Order: sequence, then C-alpha cells, then structure tokens
Amino acid sequence: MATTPAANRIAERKLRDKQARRAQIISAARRIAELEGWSNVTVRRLSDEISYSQPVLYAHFESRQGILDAVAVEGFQELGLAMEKARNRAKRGNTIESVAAAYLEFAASSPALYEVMFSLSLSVPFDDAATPPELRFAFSQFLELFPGQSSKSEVISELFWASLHGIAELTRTKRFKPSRQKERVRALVERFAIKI
Amino acid sequence: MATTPAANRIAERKLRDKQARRAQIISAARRIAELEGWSNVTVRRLSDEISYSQPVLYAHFESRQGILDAVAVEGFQELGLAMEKARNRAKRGNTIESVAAAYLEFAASSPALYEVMFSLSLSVPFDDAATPPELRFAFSQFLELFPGQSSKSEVISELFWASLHGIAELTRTKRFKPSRQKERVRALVERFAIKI
DNA sequence: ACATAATATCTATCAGTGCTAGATAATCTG
DNA sequence: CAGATTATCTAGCACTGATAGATATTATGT
Repeated sequence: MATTPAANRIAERKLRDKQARRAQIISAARRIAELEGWSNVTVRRLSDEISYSQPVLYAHFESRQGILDAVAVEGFQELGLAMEKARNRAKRGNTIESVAAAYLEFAASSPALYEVMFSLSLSVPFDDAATPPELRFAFSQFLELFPGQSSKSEVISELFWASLHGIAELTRTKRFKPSRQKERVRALVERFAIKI
Repeated sequence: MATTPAANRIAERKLRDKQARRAQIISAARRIAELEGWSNVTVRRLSDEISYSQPVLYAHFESRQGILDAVAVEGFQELGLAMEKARNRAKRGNTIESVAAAYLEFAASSPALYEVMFSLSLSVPFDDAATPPELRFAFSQFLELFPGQSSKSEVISELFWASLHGIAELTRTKRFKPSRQKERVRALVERFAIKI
C-alpha cells in the first residue's frame, strides 16, 4: 500500500495539471465575458477553449454557476488588493479619495467581472460561515478607512461601500454619464471625510 | 373605403382585448418573477398563463427581453410615484429621510421588480432620446430633493440615488444584514441633509 | 349572400442551452 | 501482465427563445 516516490510525483503532476486546467477555464470564462458578455459563456464554448469535451468541466465545477462563482471570487481578491494598494500609496488625508478612485477604476475597467461579483446573490452569501475569505478581505479594506471599534464605523463602511457600488453600477448600466465621474467622487469624499 | 361605425367599435374592442392581454402578460411575468425568480419566466410559461400558444407573445413583444423591459418601465413608474408621495407626505425638514425610506421600502418589497429595473442595461439607456419618461420621472424625484439650478445639485442627486441603489442592491444580494437598515439610513441622511 | 382578402392563431420545428448516463480508452496497482 | 481505477468521450435528455408554414377565424367588396 506504500506509495512509491514515483507515484507521488505522478500524483503531484496530475494535481498541477488539474489546477492548471481549472485556471484555464476561469480565465477563458473571464475573457469571453469581458468581450462578448456572460450569455456567451456557455459550457460548450468553454470546453472548446480548453480543447476538452463538455463533461470534463463538470469534473472541475459543480455547475456553470460554479464557474461564475470562481471568477467572482478571483475578482474580489483583485479588488481587495487594488484597494489595499491605493490605501498604502495615498498621502495622509486623502486615503478615502484614493480608495474610492481605485474602486471605481476597477469596476470600470472590468465591467463583466464586476457584474458577476455582485450578481451571484444567493450562492455566495456574505455574513455567513461560508463567505469566501476573498470577499471578507475586500470589505476589510473599507473598515480600515473608518477606524473605530464601535458598530458605527461598520455602518459607515457599509454606507461608503454602498455608495461606491451604486455609482459603479449606475455607470455600468449607462444611467450615469462617465464624464462627470470626477465631480461625483469629489462630492462623495466630501461627505465621508468629515466627522459628524 | 369608409369604415362603418360598427367596424369602428369592433376595431376598438380588438384593441382593448390586445391591450388587456398585454397587461396580462406583464402581470404574469411580474408575479412569476417575484415568486420563483426571473429564470422561471419563460415564454412558454407565460403563454400557458394567458392560455395562448407560444408565438402569440411575439405579437405583443419583440422578444423575451421586451417583456422584461415592459415590466421594468412599469416599475419605474411605481417607484417614481412612491417617492413623490413620500416627498409630499413628509414634514418640513425630513423629506430626504422620507424619500430614502420609501425608496428602500420599494426595493425590499419587490426585489424581482427592482432587479429587472436595473439589470436591463443596454436595452434602455438613460441619457438618450429613447429613455422612457417613466425613468425620467423617477429620477426627477431626486432632483426635487436638492433644489438649485447648478449642475452641482444634479451631481448630488445622482450621488444620493447611487447611495440608495447601492444599499438596496447589497441588501438584495444578501451582503447587508437587513437588521441595521435604519442605522444606515440615518447615517446616509446625515450626510446628505447638510450643506457643504 | 357569398367569394375573396386579411387577420389571428396554432402546430411543428430549429438551433442552442445545461447537464448526465453509459461506453471506451488510458493509466496505475498488486 | 491481469485487474481495478481513473480520465475522457459520444450520445442523449429536457428545456430554452424564436420562426416558418399551415389552418382557422373574421372582415370586406360586390
């Protein structure tokens, strides 16, 4: 029953291959979504992209939705990192503006990614044991902006997130003219930088 | 070639029937969406509901999306009316809070309707000649809240709308606990009632 | 009143979707 | 090297939105 070293190396290689293929699927889904919309991200299309037959995808993901979820989680990780970077880079006093700009820049530059991050409603709840750490990490960047132990600072963080999300979403769905985005951010920062 | 009065009455009755059927379709779509989600609003299901064959729906709407659009437009009309009512009912000084509460109440009580109103992105653009008046009417309620001729008040209106939309959306997708909604609204109103 | 034109509606079908069962090929294990 | 396990494929199901062509119903001109 003792697994030989050779067998170990083989098993490892297989695992690597599997993970690589998983990454390929996610990356293809993301690329197609960004170029042609999520409705064109079909299981058949994805299996074509990775040159495997259709059922192979179900060895990596439970369902089509599972693929979208994986893309979304990747998106939350990237968004969190972008915000963290913006916070660290900012000069004293305008961290809020810096993070706001980074958030909206992320949403604008990857609209399909942003879309899937917030349309996977029921499958990935937030305040739950099953909430992906990537999602928590992203939200923690907001909490850092409004330090304080009270539940009040948490409410402010949520509100700031909501405002940014609203701007991003109304821009993405063509309700807002992109031209006035700077004015919007300025007005937003004005209202959140002050102590009330 | 002169159409007789009888023929006129018949034509009118036919028109009435057609409009009634159109209303039936929209109402069925809305009901099913609210109870079972938009993915269960299929053309076949709708044709069942009105006891006609499937292709009949295409005499009323160009496509399935056209049905969703019609539901969304109806939603904007109702949202605008709800906000107008809240504004008129409010005591002097807390119109902003009153409208905010009405907005979130609308979104919470008809989540599927709210969803379709903001997910029909490209098919109904905002700042366009083809923007439905119902959509303009709803947004005009925000403009009334922040009177002033300058473009600044328009930016504030947009920002307020965005904040409410963000709250509504993050609540709908289970990112926010509904229990703290009152605190959020209070913090939001604080930030928008003041003059900066 | 009746043949003809126009309208309303249906049945049947298309191509495409997510997903799965069952068969086959490739690989590992004792 | 035989037997078990794993990887992969082909073929199919039930469903979707949408449309073509046939059929029934209604209106119109003489």
